[in-house]
Amino acid sequence: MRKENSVNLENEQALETECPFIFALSLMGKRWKPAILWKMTEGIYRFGEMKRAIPQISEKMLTQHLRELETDGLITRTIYPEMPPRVEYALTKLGSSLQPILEQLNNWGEKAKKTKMKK
Amino acid sequence: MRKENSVNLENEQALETECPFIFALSLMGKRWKPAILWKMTEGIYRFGEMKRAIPQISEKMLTQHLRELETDGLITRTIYPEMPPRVEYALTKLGSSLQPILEQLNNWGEKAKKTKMKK
DNA sequence: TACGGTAGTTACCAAAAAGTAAGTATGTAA
DNA sequence: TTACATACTTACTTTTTGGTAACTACCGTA
Repeated sequence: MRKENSVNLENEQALETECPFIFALSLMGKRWKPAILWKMTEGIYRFGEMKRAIPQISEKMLTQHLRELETDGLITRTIYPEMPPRVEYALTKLGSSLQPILEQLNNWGEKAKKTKMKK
Repeated sequence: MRKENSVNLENEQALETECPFIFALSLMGKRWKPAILWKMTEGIYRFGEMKRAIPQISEKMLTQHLRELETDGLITRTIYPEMPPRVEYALTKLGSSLQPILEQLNNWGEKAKKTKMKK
């Protein structure tokens, strides 16, 4: 849980408010989120499928990140009232629109890695 | 200081290693780094100038982030042996090459903010 | 000899993020 | 009645990040 007041939190919020770029990072830049989004560009995933696709993630973190991505409008969550339960996750329009940027940053990352290794 | 072993650290490193995108985020996606890089696209900055340009940042965090950006090859640090001392920071070629991507993510962030506000 | 200006460094503490492990709910099928 | 499958929750602990405030080093000048 978060405290309601702290310089730390105030700074974070101020940055997110005044800079759309930092706001963007707050939506998709945390630990497992890029991996989740990346996988989802391939199509629809169920909870268990995603878990198997990213084996190191814990169920807690997977749930948490999926919920945040949903709240932030990047993915949809569809519950099928069956037994055993089925829940499917898919990218929204907004989520899909991230894809080309992810790819560019991915390319930049490869370049940066090479630059760093040369030294 | 970091521990030398923890699942947390291992996960982070595994993700950075296998995904250039997450690696890219590790270079430019932490708290004040986007703000610093953003400012620097305008030109060369001295330590004190940057401090005044981003008033909420503490000296400790500014130093720390500048050093990491330097280590990662995104900026250069030039010391002029004068008194009082003068140190100038500027983007490297690699750092500059981030600029168009920053702008795109920035635009995406604005779009995302609007999407979120509608609800 | 104390003071100003620049660019830091350091020790310590608070807050946030991430991980672990055990537990929940539901219906079906053995 | 016990186990299975799926999709989570929850309480608790560890690890990491960020903030605060005081201190350092250097030289010129008053």
